[in-house]
Amino acid sequence: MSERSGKRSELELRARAKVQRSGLRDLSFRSLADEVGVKSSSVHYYFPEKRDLAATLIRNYSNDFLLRLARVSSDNVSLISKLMTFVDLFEEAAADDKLCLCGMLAAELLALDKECRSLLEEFFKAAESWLVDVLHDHKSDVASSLPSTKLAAVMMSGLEGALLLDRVQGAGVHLQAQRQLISSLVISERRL
Amino acid sequence: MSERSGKRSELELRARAKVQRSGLRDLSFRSLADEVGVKSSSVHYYFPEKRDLAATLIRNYSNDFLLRLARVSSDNVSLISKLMTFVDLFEEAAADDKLCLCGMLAAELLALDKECRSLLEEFFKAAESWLVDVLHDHKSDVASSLPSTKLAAVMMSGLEGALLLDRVQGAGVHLQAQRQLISSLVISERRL
DNA sequence: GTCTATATACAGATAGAC
DNA sequence: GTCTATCTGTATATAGAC
Repeated sequence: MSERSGKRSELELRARAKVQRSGLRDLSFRSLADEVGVKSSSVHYYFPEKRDLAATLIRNYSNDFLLRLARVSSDNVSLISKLMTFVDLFEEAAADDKLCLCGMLAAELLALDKECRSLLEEFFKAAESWLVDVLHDHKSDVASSLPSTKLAAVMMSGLEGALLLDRVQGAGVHLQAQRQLISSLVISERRL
Repeated sequence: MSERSGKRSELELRARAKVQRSGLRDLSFRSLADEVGVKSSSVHYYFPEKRDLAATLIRNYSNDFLLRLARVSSDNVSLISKLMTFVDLFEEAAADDKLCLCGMLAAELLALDKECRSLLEEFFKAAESWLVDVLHDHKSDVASSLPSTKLAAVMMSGLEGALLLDRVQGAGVHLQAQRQLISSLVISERRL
């Protein structure tokens, strides 16, 4: 996403997918190198230490995620449509048997250095800010009495948790339930 | 919890805490043994392979969790009170900088064997069933139009996700937001 | 039951040839 | 940039003495 070609970006792409599926601890320089067809020392050439790789992954994921949100925030579409675009980002991960990269790393928080923790914090803050802004821009379409910041927190927690639980139980029921909850928090479209 | 004394239960207690904080992959027989003051081979005496330890941890956690729920389900208290007891179980983990054991292991799902995956599935199914039953028993106090199964899924996802995000951002804002959401889904207490 | 000792595998990381 | 080779640490797991 962030870069279009080269070994480096291929490494980042594969590493991202592996972390979203099984976590950072389960990602080794060796296994990553094997997937890309190089040796582990070549991976160290691009990412001297594992923390360098981790920080890069979070930065790229965060950029891609927020960029896709930014594309729709100024669109002339309904509130529910914008919120469902937000859910779609999680649905994509679920369809690929992945978690949100930052959700996965949040579970591994104690193994991360200070920089990675800050990057995670910024990701969640930015994602929730997007939600708050969208809710504010469509204030009259919000059916809930909860303040926007609380609604944003509820949606973010709910979606991260839904990815976690749907991997265990399959069938996508938790993500679907989150969609229904969000719909119920928004004034339904006026028809005809 | 499940057993009161002996090396075995001390190992289980320490192992549970470690997994809730940093996951199963980060738990080694050596580090666990060190904490309890024995050698790793002694841990193998009780739990021949790591999967045996993992399965035991899930079973014990699940039993303790569901037992505490069972204690309040027949109490003559309000719906919101029962639901807040449910949230309290997550709050305890958060206060100790832990995740729900099963939430943590859900993130590590791909590293678990079939038995552990089944046990996780049963835990989430049972916890949501408790919620469904409680909602059904207080049907007239439910303010949401969503069916009980969806509400249960929403609460479970939301709480698991809130633990994840509050560890990153501190301050317990996500768990607090979940409490407010749940309150808003229930008919408020009649006062006076 | 708990220990010492060890087998085997794999982790992150680095040095230096090409 | 990519490789071979290697260092060092740690993981799971087992054998066998006490």
